[in-house]
Amino acid sequence: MVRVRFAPSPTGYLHLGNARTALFNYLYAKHTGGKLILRIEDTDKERSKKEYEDMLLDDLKWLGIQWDEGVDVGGEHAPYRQSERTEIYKEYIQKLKDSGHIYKCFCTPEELEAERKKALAEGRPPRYSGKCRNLSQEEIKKLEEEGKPYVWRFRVPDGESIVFEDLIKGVVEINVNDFGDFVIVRSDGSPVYNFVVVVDDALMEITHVIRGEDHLSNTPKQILIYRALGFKEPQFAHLPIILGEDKSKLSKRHGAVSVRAFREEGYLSEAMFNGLALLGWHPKDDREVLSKEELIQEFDIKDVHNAPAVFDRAKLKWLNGVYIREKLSLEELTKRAIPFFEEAGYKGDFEYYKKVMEAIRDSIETLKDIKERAKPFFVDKFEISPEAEEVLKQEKALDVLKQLYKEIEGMESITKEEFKKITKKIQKELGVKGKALFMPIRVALTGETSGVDIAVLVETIGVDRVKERVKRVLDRLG
RNA sequence: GCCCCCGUCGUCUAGCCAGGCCUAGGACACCGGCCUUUCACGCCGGCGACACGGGUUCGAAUCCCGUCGGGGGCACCA
Repeated sequence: MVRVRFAPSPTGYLHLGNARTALFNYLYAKHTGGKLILRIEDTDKERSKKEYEDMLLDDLKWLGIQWDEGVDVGGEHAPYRQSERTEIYKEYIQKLKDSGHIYKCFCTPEELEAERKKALAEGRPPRYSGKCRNLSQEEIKKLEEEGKPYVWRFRVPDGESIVFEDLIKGVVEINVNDFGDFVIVRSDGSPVYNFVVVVDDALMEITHVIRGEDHLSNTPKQILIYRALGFKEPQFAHLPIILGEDKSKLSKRHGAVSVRAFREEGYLSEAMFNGLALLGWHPKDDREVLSKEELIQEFDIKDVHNAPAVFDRAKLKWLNGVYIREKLSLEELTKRAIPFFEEAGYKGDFEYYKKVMEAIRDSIETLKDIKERAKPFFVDKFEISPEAEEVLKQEKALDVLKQLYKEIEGMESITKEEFKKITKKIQKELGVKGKALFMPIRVALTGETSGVDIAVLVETIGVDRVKERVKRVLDRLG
């Protein structure tokens, strides 16, 4: 049984890169009939916050990623929050002490920093020198009596090459001499990431560690710990990282990069799910629009592209448009749109919103576009744009409006069909058609030269508001 | 500096492992046209890439070597 995990640290919003990692883990678990475990890595007490954890969970759920075991659902390997697993870590730290895999190091951060700088300046790799590695019992005793703080370091075997097969990268070989003896326990007694991640993954019986490529160089250290503790090593799969426009690792510098931000920008979770899946992976055929079920069906970790990918905002936007106009039912789409109507200050009941959505769904790409596109359905007193003003100066523009007003003046209601008949009639009587006919009406009704279908607008806002708007223009110009 | 990963249209990618089916396929974006009495949607078409240099081979985007370029890592962060 495949068991994978997503293990974010609650130090901020859910970043797109992490979201994709979570998604690939989810997809792989579902594809193989395995389980997804959600673990919170909050060993960094400085930066971890419970609010962030809540946000993370919320964003994950919104995206449509469900986990089988984890912080809020529990499971047989609970607890799933690292800050609650300290007793467990103590036990395994003790094992490493007993087996002699770790030793006390009394070097101060200042000493280490100086050492690092010196190494860099001399062109040597900045690694720990191993100064405290062979301290005698007396020396240790003396330093302890002086009350000097110490950390525990892992005794890295000299010259050994760690080879592992990465499901995405292939065979990776790293010589342990590239890094020095690394810290396992901080001076405050808390264990460090590289150690706890191994203990947790092993105890939670994780079979496949699927994570970002930035963890690739940590892997040999972790493998060393797996071996020291006698744990079975999982399979590793390192996902290429996601880049910004400038080809550096995607970060806040590149604008909105959190799932939350896209959600607030009016992206649909289905489109995000689909779009994220396509970042570094794609199906055997040429399909681009795939449902969650199809993605689960098709996904395989082996098909993940191994080069880093620049995040394609334009394509995500297009995809979102596809979901808005084709994939969701009008009912569902309207439900999701309500907050955006409200935010824009457009008041109406559900049925009215629904009519508006039906009219504009073909021409918007995010729900935030509602503000612009739905304006004529809600705002009666609007400014007329400069280009629109030009339209009104055209020959026969006012005649069209006068004629239209005359036709609808006595009407109590109007349908699309009736409106079309009227425009037909005006066309015959005045000899104008196409833009010359529709543009003046559009401008009078919306103040803009482009927008929704006029007939639909007319039917939706009703004849009285049409009269009012046409009259306003006529009073001013005619 | 050292280690690791990567390099196909502007972008996401197919093809590479098992060399010929590739005058390199799809998608986004962009440009043009069609449909439409308006606006969109849609449809059709165009532009556009194997980083470079050596090999191996009858034949290389695909295999090998080198160069260049990009990225990641080298913490008492995760």
